[in-house]
Amino acid sequence: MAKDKEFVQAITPQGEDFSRWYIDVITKANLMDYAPVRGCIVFKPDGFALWEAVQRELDRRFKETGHRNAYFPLFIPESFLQKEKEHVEGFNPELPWVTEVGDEKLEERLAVRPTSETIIGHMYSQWIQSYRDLPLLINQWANVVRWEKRTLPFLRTSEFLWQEGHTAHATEQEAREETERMLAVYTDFVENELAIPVLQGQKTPSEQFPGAVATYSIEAMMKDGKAVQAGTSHYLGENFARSFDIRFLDKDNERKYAHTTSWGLSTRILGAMIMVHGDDRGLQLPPRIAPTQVMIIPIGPAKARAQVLEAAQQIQTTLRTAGIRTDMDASEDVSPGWKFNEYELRGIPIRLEIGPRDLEAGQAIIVRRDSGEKLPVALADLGTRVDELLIDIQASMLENARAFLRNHSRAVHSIEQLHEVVRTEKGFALAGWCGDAACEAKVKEETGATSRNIPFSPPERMPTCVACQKDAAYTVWFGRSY
RNA sequence: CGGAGUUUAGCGCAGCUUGGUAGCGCGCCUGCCUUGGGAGCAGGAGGCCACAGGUUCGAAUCCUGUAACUCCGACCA
Repeated sequence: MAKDKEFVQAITPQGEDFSRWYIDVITKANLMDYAPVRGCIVFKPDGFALWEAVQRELDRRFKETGHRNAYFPLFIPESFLQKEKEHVEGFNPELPWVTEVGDEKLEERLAVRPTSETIIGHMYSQWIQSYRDLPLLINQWANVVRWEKRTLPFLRTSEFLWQEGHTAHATEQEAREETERMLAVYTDFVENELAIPVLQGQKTPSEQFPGAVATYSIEAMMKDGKAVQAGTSHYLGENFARSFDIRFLDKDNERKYAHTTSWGLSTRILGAMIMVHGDDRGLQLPPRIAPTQVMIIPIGPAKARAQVLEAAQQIQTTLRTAGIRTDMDASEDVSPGWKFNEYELRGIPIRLEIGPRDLEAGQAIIVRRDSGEKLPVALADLGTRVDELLIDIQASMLENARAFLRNHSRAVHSIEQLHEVVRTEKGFALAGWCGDAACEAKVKEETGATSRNIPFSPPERMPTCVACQKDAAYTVWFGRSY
């Protein structure tokens, strides 16, 4: 027990200092390292494996909904950004510029892309002539740069990885349907793969994407009660089509502007996953996304080792054949206890222990990362039992996160109550809003909370504006955010 | 970008007040031993003290500047 305590000291407990906990976990679990450039991180193999898993699952969903991948340049001519006024104003403060090459100044400086609407819009204008060219459904996996003032590994880095979908449609209705479809894809992915429950809704005008007609988001709650915008989907109307001249000849022989959308999900989702599921022992990976789902740890004195190892090998083969991502740590230079703690820290959903005692009993010990529960399982049943357990762990992680979100969300009627919710109870507040940006600003100034989104289906309708007490036009989630 | 703090071995830290040849724990390497919740013993390797200037006979230590990181604000995914 004393040693157990020592381990816990290695990670700052969440209750003591959540930020320290987060940094401790991501560094000790070997997910990332700081790079020598401000706000930039290195994704170490264990961290990048998580992003690869995200890519795999999301990419599959994009393809299933008819999208194809392409790749556009990293550099964007300044004149392109200037074409959409709100867009350039929104991103200008955080753009890095390439101004010279070797000793020569460039004729036109190039922005390192913060997002690709402009350059993709330019290309689309050349690719789209007829209604037959629509819809154009393209996604790209890319890195983008936004020189943020304040950075935090995964959640906000100067350079980050993401996917950005860019589509063009013949009609407003089709484009709006696409916007909603992709928000639903994100919701499905985040809830069912990452076990993170989200609140779907529309962003208020002050929080919307620069240049968009409407921005939708899914918002998740971290264990410190703060919000992370886990994915966004924008209906861009004809704004970018007009700026970049994306026009097509319709069936009725009239030239029309296309309606475009864009949607993105970034590596910040990894930070969210860590902050939603992690605990004082470290990471906790949802089984569906975990690169390793089961870690086998053979245990035993030298005289039994050969036998134990053989059994462990067999188990690994059995599980792998059953499609379960299984690894084994048979190293002899660290103690079993060390391994137990290590793989808990790394968040592997299931640990499987096998030693001489189990061999005699014809079983193995399975330990759940989420509950710590230890279950003996007969060797013959391993494949099916582990499979069931992984499903159960996934479900229970989502359910726990849902309960947390529910228990930390409350309807409020005044700014004071709202302040109370975000300050002491730590969570989200559901409140009425008249629609006036001044009221939104007032909430932010007095409580530090911003509007998260206007939920599609709020748990209840709030009748009056939280700030001015006039009739509410909207019911809005408020919260402090990352 | 404003406020506060930090930067000394791979990691966590002491040393700085009062300048004088760099220290602890963990980790690492070798050997022995050990395996059911971070084992033990013995021997060993490893640091231009973040970087750049300055003061001084002499700087990890004093002064100036720069950078990165952490926290708190304003800005954002």
